[in-house]
Amino acid sequence: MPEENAASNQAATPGTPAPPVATIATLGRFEGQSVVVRGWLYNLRESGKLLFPIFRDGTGTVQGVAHVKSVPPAVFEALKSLTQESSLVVTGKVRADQRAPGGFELDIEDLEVIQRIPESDPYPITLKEHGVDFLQERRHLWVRTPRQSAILRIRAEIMRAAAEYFDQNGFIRTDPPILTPAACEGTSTLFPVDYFGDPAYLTQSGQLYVEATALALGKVYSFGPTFRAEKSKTRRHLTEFWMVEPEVAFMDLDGLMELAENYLAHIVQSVLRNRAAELKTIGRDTARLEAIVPPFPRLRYDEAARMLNEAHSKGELEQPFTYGNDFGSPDETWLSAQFDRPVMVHRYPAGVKAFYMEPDAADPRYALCVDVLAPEGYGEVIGGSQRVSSLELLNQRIEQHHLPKEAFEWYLDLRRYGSVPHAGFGMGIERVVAWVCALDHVRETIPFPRTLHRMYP
RNA sequence: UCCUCAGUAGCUCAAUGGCAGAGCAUUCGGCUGUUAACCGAAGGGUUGUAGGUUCGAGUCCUACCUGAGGAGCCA
Repeated sequence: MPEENAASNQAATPGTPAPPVATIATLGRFEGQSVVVRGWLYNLRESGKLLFPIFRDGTGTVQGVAHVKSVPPAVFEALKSLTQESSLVVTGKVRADQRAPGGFELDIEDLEVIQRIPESDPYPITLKEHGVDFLQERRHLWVRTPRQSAILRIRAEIMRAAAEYFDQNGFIRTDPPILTPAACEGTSTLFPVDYFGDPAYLTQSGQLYVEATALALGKVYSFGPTFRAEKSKTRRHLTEFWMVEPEVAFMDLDGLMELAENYLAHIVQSVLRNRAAELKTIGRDTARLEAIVPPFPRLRYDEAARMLNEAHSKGELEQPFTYGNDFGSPDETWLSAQFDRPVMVHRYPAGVKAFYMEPDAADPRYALCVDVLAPEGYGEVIGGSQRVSSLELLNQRIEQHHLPKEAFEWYLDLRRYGSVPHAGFGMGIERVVAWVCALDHVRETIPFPRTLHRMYP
């Protein structure tokens, strides 16, 4: 992982060598030295003539110590009257201490208060418990808490590793348009936009476009925001979320499943390697993540359906499963809880799947598709398929699904001019973050979530 | 779209149809090693909105508003 700048020289005052600026995460390198920490007051405890301010700077927190006799009176008074989240620059000597959660404390020498928050309008988010609504209304401040910061750092690592895998394996990033003329799949509800007087929509998937660039460049992927105007109101749904979509020419379903398992494993292992401190901060059981190594279990739809029926007869599932249907949320949750790593369910009945999915030559009633269900009950994180490559069949499917043929002429061209077998999948970043962090809601996986009833802040 | 639950102090929550309460936060005081510190005190209320039942409503009834999480749909 990229190293953080351990220190940078401050603009030195003539005649007085200034201590180096240090980030809290790298304080250990400065043991015994005076450093400057720039940040905010996280909390302040006091015990008579002793002050214990805790500072945060975005990389971590550290407790400072100041005795009334160890610092100038003005510094002591300024420290004592600091309020939560006041911004400051503090100078102190780094000291290793067994009692400190991070291993080090800061013996305070000097303090410059940048902005002291007045008592008349105190920082609203205290260290105590708050409700979901209160915190969401103040998401712009909520992200300052150690837990939320750690989640966002893990999200960034997941996104970095997600791009890294493709970049290192010969994929070319080709991002599709976000403004689109029509539905990609014709199922989900789209957000309409006024495009100079004509109707346009925010993309719900870049898949059709990456199919085009895959036939141009071979192995491609896209990585960007996606929009769904469905009135979903669950812990797994956002109206705006990030999706990564690889598409590969000449790839079949087996190749796609192999790609998916190597891909997910790479991402999880990267987080374990590069964000161990953050996983500890949020209390994640890392043993569950260490188990995420290929191969992942593979299950035909028929086999999964049999397991669901058995689970229902044993009373483990409330609703019976009807063969031929797609899996419902409780079904997915139960299935994914049966394995210690993601399970790949493949070959669903063609009728319940999208129009562009290739039928299985061995039995055309099934589609060459795969859903990857994350363990611990997190459900679908990846959905993919081999794509229809025959012009005739694709035309037929577009008719059957009552899709506007004119809008798909360019997509049909991909089958007119040098059609080849190809396959790809889409992975929802937020669901992966929720799973890797063991969160109970995807709204904590993105800096500013957009949900059915929330557009603020 | 449907089902369920919730709305009381800045926050988290109590209050059998009978005086509006606690902890935290804020302010003041105390404490030389605190870990969401602790101890003492003070200030802080149009109980989501509108109507109804009742001697009396935070509590019961009706409608509405806001939010939550579950179904469906999906990643």
